Amino acid sequence: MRSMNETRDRILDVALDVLGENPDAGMGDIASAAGVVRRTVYGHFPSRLDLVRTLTERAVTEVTAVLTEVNASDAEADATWVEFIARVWPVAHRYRVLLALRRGEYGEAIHGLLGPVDELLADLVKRGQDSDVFAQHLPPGILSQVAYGVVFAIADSDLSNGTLGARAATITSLLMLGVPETRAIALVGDQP
Amino acid sequence: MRSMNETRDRILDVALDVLGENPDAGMGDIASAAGVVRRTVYGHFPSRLDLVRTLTERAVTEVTAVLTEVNASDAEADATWVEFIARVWPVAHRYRVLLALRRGEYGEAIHGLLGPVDELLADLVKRGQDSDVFAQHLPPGILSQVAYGVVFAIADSDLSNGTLGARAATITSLLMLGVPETRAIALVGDQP
DNA sequence: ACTTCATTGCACACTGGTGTGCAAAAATGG
DNA sequence: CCATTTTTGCACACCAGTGTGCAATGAAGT
Repeated sequence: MRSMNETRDRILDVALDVLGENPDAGMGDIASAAGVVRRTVYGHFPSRLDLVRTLTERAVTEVTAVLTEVNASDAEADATWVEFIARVWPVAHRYRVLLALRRGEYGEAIHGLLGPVDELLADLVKRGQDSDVFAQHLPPGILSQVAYGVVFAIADSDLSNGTLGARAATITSLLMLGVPETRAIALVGDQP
Repeated sequence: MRSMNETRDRILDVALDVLGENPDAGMGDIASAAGVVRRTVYGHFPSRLDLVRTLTERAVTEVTAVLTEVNASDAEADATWVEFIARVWPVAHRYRVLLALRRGEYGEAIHGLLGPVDELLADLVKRGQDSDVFAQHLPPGILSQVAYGVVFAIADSDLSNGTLGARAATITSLLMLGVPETRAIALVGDQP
């Protein structure tokens, strides 16, 4: 038999797709899309919340991995940020549904799991501010939230397809971090 | 008798509050909050969609009014933008729920009504780009969407209370429009 | 073949919301 | 006090989704 974990993983993958299209999709929709019966989904995830929670944990794991990795380099904060966005972009796009699910019903659960990511991001932004690479018009905790909020928002918008989205997200977030336009464009490259 | 319009208006006002707190609130919640019975709400708005549509129309009217007014002045585009954000901020905060409602079920209706606003905004951004006040890292249609998207996002976030939110939204949006940091801070003022 | 375990296919109870119908009650204005 | 209009208080039908129980089916593994 397909070792149960295979099915479980496929349900998770498909759920991300289906919910990405329509955050209000039900367990039935997910089940059909996974080529499985609704009852089977409940066999793996006792409730809808369990499913969403697992999805969120996955996202947190992946983002954290990227974030700690790019943080390991000793490059300037703005270069690190560019690297971060470039590598986190596919992840952000894949898990964009969490942005919509953050409201209403699951908001608290998701918000809780996102804590570690928030901290790491704030650290990175603070490092940039301390070395005068980022502006200090806002405290690091808030600035980091706004900056990665806009990245997720763009990943969730119509621009998310094609190269334009990633480029827009990178440049825009750099600018709002206070990086001068010339420097921002230099960092991203002219025809990325 | 309370002329029916009074009740109707109060329902609309309260609906904005209630939905602002919880976008998934039902007609019952709105009715109670308005000190009225559910049946009465249906007397004024045949369906939930009617309610939301009316709310959206209100928002569009108010935003359009502000936008055309500030556009009438012959100030530079960046100064106009600052004026716009300052005056639209309470409106954005008040109607922040539409950001959440834009997804799922009512998305299309809302999106449709927002057309005129999108155009006016794109015009303003284009004017700024043509006079080299705004950067041209993104086409005006997209840049305007992203910029006012971030304003609404901040209005919808925890920062929305206090002066901080408005300031953060203004400076942040200026920066992402490509206005240099020094100029942005000068425009906003040091202790606004 | 035999056992094991995931999956299926129903049936079911439950919840929570929407929208309607209609008669009774209450407020209002003349 | 009368006429008008709004509001109320139920009733109802309806829908869509969640979560459970259980016996039957099917596919592996040994």
